[in-house]
Amino acid sequence: MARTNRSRFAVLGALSVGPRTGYEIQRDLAESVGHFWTESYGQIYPILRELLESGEVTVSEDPESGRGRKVYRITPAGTKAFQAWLRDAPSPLAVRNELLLKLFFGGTAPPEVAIGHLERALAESEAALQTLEGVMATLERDDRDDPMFPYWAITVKAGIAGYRAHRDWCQESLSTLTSLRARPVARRARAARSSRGAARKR
Amino acid sequence: MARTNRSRFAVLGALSVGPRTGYEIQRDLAESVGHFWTESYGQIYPILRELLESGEVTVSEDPESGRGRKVYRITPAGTKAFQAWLRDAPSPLAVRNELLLKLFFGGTAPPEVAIGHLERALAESEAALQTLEGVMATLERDDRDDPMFPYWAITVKAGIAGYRAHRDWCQESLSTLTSLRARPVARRARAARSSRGAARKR
DNA sequence: AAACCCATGTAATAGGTTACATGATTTG
DNA sequence: CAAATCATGTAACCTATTACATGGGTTT
Repeated sequence: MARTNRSRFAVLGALSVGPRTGYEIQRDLAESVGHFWTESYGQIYPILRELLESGEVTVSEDPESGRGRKVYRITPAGTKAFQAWLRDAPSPLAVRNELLLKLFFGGTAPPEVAIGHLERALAESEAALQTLEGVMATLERDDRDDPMFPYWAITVKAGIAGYRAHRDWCQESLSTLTSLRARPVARRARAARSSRGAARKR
Repeated sequence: MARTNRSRFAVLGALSVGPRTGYEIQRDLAESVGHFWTESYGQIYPILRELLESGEVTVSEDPESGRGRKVYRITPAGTKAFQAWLRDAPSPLAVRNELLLKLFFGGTAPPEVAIGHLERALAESEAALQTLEGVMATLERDDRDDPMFPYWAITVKAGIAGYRAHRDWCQESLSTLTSLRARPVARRARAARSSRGAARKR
């Protein structure tokens, strides 16, 4: 696992917008950065306690709320820590793509298996694309004049670009594998494989 | 964390190609699927012990090797488990993109910060792209006739497509943010922000 | 009054990295 | 003979999810 305590900064980031309860932090993060970042309560509440102890946030317990709302506020020390993190180069992302792992070993099963995975992935990326295009439209309609707009917009565009590329790749791979199914090579396959031994080298 | 024990299947997948030592499993995975999947020794060796206990692999300790090589071999039970996993729909990937998180909050710092991150990301994606294009060329030269070729090729193409999209997005975002720097809005920004309060909604 | 949303929090557990310790063998 | 590579393994630690427990307030 990364050594960088990123959840902490996601929480501080949410609080940099304004005071929030733990619940609201979760919800706001899901709504704004949910397509590339999520936090669970199991992370948020303990982090909030830590931030309180280190003086990066303060709490005010709302007395008139019977619900026991605890509104957290970022302190100057918290802002300073957040800004320092913001300037640091992001740590390289650890990708672990299970779809690709299954496809890589897809040749050990009938092509239908890999094809099925790709068809599902294609449908999912099309759905995700539609969602994000909707988000982009809403953003352009409602927040065009917000000074944060360009920053928000590029993160949405990153998602759109990613899903588009993924969708196109699904389609291309699908046609590669379906043409493979047309002329089966399974017998040939087994023979050739056993005579090779080594995995492919970079 | 995912409930799916994916490392276990990466190890079985490596062994599905042929017998391997733990060391070789790590190396082969890094060489073949390294651009979307990695395993550390801290995972591999304990998993190998578990697989041994559950009868999914066997070991043969090489006596003539002074190094104490332990060669693992997948059993029919192991193959069955691996094939079952291969057919299951891949679990959705949990993306946590620190670059995007920093960019989303980039408006709270001078544009140079976000621009710097994007410039680095651009350079990295160009480098990664070159590497993967090299991998693809090698693959097409050496393994074109291997029955696994189409499966290996699509995973490499996934990487290439992803990095291309990422590179293009970096360039586009960079020009968005640099044009922003030309006509600074920082003062306006702070005023508008404090009058808004709420985070952007989906 | 049921259903749903707001709200806080913990416990169990899994998944994973990093760093270290140890040593043999091969290659330049 | 030094350096690189082969090879096994563990300990400490962190990150994160899932599931649960608990209850108030709001809407239909």
